[in-house]
Amino acid sequence: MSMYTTGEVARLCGVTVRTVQYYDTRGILVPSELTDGGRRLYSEEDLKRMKIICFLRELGLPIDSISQLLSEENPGSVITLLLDQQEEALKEEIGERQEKLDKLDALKKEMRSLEHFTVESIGDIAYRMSNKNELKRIHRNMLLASVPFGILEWCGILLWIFSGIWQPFLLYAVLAVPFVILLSRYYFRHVRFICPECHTVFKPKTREALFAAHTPYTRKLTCTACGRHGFCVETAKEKETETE
Amino acid sequence: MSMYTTGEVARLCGVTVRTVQYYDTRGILVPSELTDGGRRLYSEEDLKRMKIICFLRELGLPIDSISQLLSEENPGSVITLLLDQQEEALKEEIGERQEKLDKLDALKKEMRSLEHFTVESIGDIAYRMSNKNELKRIHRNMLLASVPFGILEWCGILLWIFSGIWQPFLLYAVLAVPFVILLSRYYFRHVRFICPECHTVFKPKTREALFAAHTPYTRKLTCTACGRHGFCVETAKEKETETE
DNA sequence: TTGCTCCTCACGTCACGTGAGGTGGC
DNA sequence: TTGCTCCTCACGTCACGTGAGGTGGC
Repeated sequence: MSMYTTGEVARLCGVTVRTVQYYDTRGILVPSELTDGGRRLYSEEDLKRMKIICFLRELGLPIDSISQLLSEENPGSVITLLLDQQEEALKEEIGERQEKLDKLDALKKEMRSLEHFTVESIGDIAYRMSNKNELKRIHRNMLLASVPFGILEWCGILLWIFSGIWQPFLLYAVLAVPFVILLSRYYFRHVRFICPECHTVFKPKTREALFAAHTPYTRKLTCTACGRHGFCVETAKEKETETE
Repeated sequence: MSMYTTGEVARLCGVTVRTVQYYDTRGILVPSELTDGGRRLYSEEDLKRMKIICFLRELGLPIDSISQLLSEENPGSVITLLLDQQEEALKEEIGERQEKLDKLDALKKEMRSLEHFTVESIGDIAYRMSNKNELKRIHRNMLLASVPFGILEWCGILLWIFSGIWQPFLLYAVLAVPFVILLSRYYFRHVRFICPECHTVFKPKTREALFAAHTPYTRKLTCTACGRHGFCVETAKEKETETE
């Protein structure tokens, strides 16, 4: 009967000699013979077992599981369980990495919109990203509140123009002032701004914020921490983590 | 200035105390003060740094890279490189896991077609899976060779029926015998069978194989190794790895 | 005799987790 | 004074990789 050396087994299975030796010490593939000089000799049976081990390792199964499976009396039930578990584990690992990829892409995108990059701006981006959903919620709420009011406005205008009925528009005009005040109040209570100079998340003075120049996501404000005046990025107020 | 203890930093960053301590020993976040009793005290600055570290760790960046990035004079160029590398690494890791998932599914499918499962049958399946592409190639070659011959046959038949010209069909009939012989020869030279009893990959005797009962992927043969007679699964001949 | 293969330690990987045993700080 | 938090070792994780220094076998 032909026997295989460590190196031959390794080559036939596409692994390193070290791996074959390691499987011996782990007791998962013990050579069926040793030479007088202490060299490992593997039988045809051993080689077959090694191929099975390597195949299962290629699926990512841990050595202990393989060991358990190979010494099981009725492996049919065990392997189904193991494979299902492994499938779940792999899917989860893919999910984790996909999540990281998504975060990474978001970071890259945010970085591109920055004129000057410093390490601290990573912190700002991280803060904004973690509160992104909250900010979206605030924007959505404001939009939802505005929609019926906008409808009221247009109905009023159209009625006035085409039917000469001006009372609905008067109603709108009267309601508009408190509505805008309430909406602004809601907005500035739930929103914060990040100073690009000192990276503090601050709540601006309402009077200044109300009339400040702004773009969709930034506003020209004076930082309450460092006093810098310039465009600051909008973010949501952090919730629950810190007490004010 | 307010200072944070290890536990506070940990809580605010969503990690364990051990992690904060570990980052100290790694030198990536050294507390800016120590109490007389040897307790770590972190400043506001430290906390911000920790949040940046945690964010970058959530992307899967190794601590050494983060450390390098944070001590870089112009981090803008470095981070782009790091993020791109990390993106590649994550995609590769997803690819690997997807490959494992595919193998796993293939194994499950093969297992379902087995009536009696033993550990050794994993080896058979592994062998078949690694030679699957080779087997497909053989099948495709045979199909490609058969197509023109089939066309010749039908042309011959149709000409004979509708035009009374019988010579093409005669040509086909004459050529059919050597064609089938050559095709069978090709097939049995490149194909092997796996004995479900002793799990040996064997080449059956041509005479027996030619007339054996068979299904699309199995054939009723006598194993040349253990002598068992029964259905054996078809696979491709292994190439280059072993010498015959 | 000379390469080549194989042997056994033994440390390193990576980012912490998990005790053990002791102590600071409100 | 009493919990609670924090401290420092020190080992473990997982499947090997990577030398170092020595030896078997054709």
